[in-house]
Amino acid sequence: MVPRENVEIYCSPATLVAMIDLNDLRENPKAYKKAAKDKNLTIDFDAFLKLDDKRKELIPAVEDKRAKQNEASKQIPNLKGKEKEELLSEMKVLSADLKKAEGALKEIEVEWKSMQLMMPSIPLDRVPIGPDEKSNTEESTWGDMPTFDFKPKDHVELGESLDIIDLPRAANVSGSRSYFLKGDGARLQQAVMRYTADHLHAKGWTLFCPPLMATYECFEGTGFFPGADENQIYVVGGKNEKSGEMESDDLHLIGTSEVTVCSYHKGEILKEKELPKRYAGYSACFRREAGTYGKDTKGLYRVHQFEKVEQVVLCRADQDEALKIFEEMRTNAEEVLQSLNLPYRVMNLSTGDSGKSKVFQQDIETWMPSRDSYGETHSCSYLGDFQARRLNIRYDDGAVKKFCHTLNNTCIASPRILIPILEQYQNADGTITVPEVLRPYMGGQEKIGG
RNA sequence: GGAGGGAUGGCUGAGUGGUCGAAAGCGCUCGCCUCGAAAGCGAGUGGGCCCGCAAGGGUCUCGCGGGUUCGAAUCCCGCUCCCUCCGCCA
Repeated sequence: MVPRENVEIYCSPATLVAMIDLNDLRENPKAYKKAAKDKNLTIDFDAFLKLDDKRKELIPAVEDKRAKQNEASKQIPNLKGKEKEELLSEMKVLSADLKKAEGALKEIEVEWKSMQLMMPSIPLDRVPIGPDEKSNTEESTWGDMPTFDFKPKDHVELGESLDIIDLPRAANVSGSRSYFLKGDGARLQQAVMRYTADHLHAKGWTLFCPPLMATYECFEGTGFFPGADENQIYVVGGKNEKSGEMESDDLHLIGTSEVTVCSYHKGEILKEKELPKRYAGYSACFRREAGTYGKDTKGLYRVHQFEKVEQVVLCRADQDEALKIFEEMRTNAEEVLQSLNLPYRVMNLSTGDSGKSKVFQQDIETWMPSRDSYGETHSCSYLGDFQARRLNIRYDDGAVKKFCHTLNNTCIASPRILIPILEQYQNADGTITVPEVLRPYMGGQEKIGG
């Protein structure tokens, strides 16, 4: 693993690609300063621009020295005697000189790249401006709130009485925020995942079972690293055979298949006619949930491990097209919720509540009776060329190579989605009616329990 | 885990210190030929960065990082990945 201890902001050693559109930033720094401010980021753009100038100043000097050296290298084999000796000693001086200049340039470029890694996407005008989730706005709602003519139970009571969820034993085995799904609980989760995967498959999306572990570079490329998300991610390692010490590999458990599915085309130049790529990543996801102690501690809401079908799209660098796909992805998710008859609302996330990578983000929140509120179940994001730049994914439009635009949206995530399903489909006798669309995936079974 | 062999352009593959960004072939693009196609012939054909309105010029790039050298695809060190055989294994 690449040592990171002594580096304030780690840069992957990958090719030095501009993480943001530098020409745009140079011409229009105000837009970036505003975006950073609205997203609660502290970035010294003026210092960056100075660094950028410095870099551009050093490059010609370095290249000039190299050009001289290359020129001399062509001559040296043809020279003899004194002439050759003279040029050689001249080149020794130049070579030492060049090494110094290269060192200085490299130092600047590392800092130059580190700063770019912290810079945000510029949000759309329609994104509400505000510091946190309180500034989010409601876009739409769907469905009727469930009513019960008996005292409804929450999903934990239901799950335990039906013996389909076991939390106490899970705590013994895996600690807090873990769960066993058992019997029809396990079958229900598989049904809902399969149902959703088939829904996307029928619309021509390509299903992926991606790697569940990925390198730092993939997390950096998709915009999760560096930054606050780093402490959400489990690092994988093992015992060093020689020293006996525990050490980490350069592998991390994915918190979403977006990390690996989006990185699938890392470094590639795609054909324009093959775009958009509509990918559905079906995977387990892992989150440490550090810093959330005491929050959502009950039940299946906030857990360390869950399963998700994630929509990931790479499309042309065309905002109108991308926003159409955004609607398409959100609609796909809404169709699944509607077919399950689960009420939900769509929220526009404010600048402060959506990450630095996001150009536009909407969350879908599904009604959860036991919480007496909506709970986030889906997150739909348009990231412009933010990820494609970091991952260096381009397409050839016939004339020039352009960075793709990327989008992603949850299509379903379980067990969180089991909360509204169990709670809304419960009956007075404590049984659960299996939602009609899921029955084919449970061998026609209509009821859990009883 | 043991033993060996590799990594070069879109692909195959040559190249073991200097005019090598890299032979040759394939593919692709354009043109000629043709009623049209194939074949044949001719030309072209990676990407990043810097300067420039452009034309163009410079520079970097032969898995990654470092070293030796005036000069590295080529030599040395470390790393990653891939392949073959043996062992183990879901």
